[in-house]
Amino acid sequence: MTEPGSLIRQISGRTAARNFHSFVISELGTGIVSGRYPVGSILPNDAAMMDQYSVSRTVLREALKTLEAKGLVEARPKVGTKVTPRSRWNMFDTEVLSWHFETKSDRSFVQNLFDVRRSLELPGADQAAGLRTGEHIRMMKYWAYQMDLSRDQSEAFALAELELHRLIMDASQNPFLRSACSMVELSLAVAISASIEVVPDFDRSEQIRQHAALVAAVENADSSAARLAMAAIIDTERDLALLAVST
Amino acid sequence: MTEPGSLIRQISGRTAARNFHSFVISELGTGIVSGRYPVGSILPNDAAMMDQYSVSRTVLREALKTLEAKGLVEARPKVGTKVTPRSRWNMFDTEVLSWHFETKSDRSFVQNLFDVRRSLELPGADQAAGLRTGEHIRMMKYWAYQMDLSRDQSEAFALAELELHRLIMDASQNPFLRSACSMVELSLAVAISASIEVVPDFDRSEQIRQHAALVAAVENADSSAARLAMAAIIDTERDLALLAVST
DNA sequence: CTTGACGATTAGTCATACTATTGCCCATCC
DNA sequence: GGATGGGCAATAGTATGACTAATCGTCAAG
Repeated sequence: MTEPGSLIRQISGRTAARNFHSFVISELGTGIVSGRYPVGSILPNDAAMMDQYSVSRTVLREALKTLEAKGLVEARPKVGTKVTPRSRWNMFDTEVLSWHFETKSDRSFVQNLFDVRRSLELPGADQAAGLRTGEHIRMMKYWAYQMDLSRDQSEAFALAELELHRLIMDASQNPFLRSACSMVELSLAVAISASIEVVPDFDRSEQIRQHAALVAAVENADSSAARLAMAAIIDTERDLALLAVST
Repeated sequence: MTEPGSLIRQISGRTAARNFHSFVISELGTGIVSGRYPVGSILPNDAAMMDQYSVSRTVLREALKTLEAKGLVEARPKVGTKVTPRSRWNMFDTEVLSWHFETKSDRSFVQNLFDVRRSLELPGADQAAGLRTGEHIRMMKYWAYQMDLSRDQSEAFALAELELHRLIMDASQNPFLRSACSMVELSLAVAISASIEVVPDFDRSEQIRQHAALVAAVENADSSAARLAMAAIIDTERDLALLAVST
């Protein structure tokens, strides 16, 4: 379904659609997240949607099953398929996040996103500093170098940075943190798209230095330095992301 | 699919199975999480599984679609349906968590779980103290009272506590935190099942006091006190949960 | 006013046939 | 000998039509 890094690639506008499923899923998904299908409302019944999207009932039902798995809808005989309250949506799901990304997000959404990212990545960096292996360090240095090389290509830069952050979470040995990288991905996507739209020639030198400091701290097993470096990184990117929604 | 509070009710052993889907889904889900279907391996093909679980291809495929939506498997023509690496699993999904709960978890898993819970609930309590409404406070007091009333019935106690924690996350106004309550639910389920198995007559007075302190701090808009109260609660429960895996 | 049965609506399930994708093998060509 | 490309076969993807089961709303009986 959704490939790693797809959210970041999405800022270039490519939508994939490998099969009929993914088309219907993303149509309905964005429709729900954007509020075109309001919370609590009933989706059109099977026949109507089959007609609307020109797909068979098989495809439609498997798409709805996917949305149900992500907590967006709930189906019951006789009543129909209802959009569930937002509190039941799985906000850590990559696709759900990407649908949020598509429907232009407001200031408080970006703020909340970075708050959560901070809550997860600071402990992640902390743990990583204590548990990282030599291989982790080697790969971190590789991706830090790739960030430097692609300092003038936003998308490649973000993909390299994402890999680096994933390595941190990997090194933390906490499967929950590793799984939460979808959140990091979204925040990088938002920050990058903001920089493209508002400050096209944004200077990445500061970010590169901050990441170098992070890798160094993790290598030296200095937990508190790793926390600080990570905090600096997130602050920088949050400010960048907020530029796009405040102007 | 999975109802709110189902994880906690699960400690009583009820498995629901409202329809054929849910049966196949949980069979395959637990099979994957437990490692009976190892990461990277290919599941039996459609025909074989239709036979194995005595369901039609429709049901089987919709079940696989659900697992795919949760990141557990990935299907491709000619190659089959493969179990994806753990890092792609959506660990914040209620059902995925419940499958982890069923396959007896080890010490580090419990530790990681509570680490993440702490990372999310402390900021949640902090924010809630600043943003809570009168209605939030009223409901929090109600559930705190319910905890007191059900101090001798583990399941009811846990359900009341869960509602209270949900209210905190609600009050924080951060949709990501609210969505992460599945994690809180799992940690409560683990702690409760631990207390039942290891300390059947566990005294809940301390927990009740701690929650009263939390509600008071939130009512007084005292962020740092709310953080402290929440930290105390989580520590108490973590220690309780660890009893079950260390003895 | 309450209760219970019935009917209509909607999702759930089944069976079968066909299509599209793609890994693998082998023949072909540099 | 190694790279290249075409075709076979296995597997998931899609389509269709029929039937089943659950349940909401209504209305009549008590």
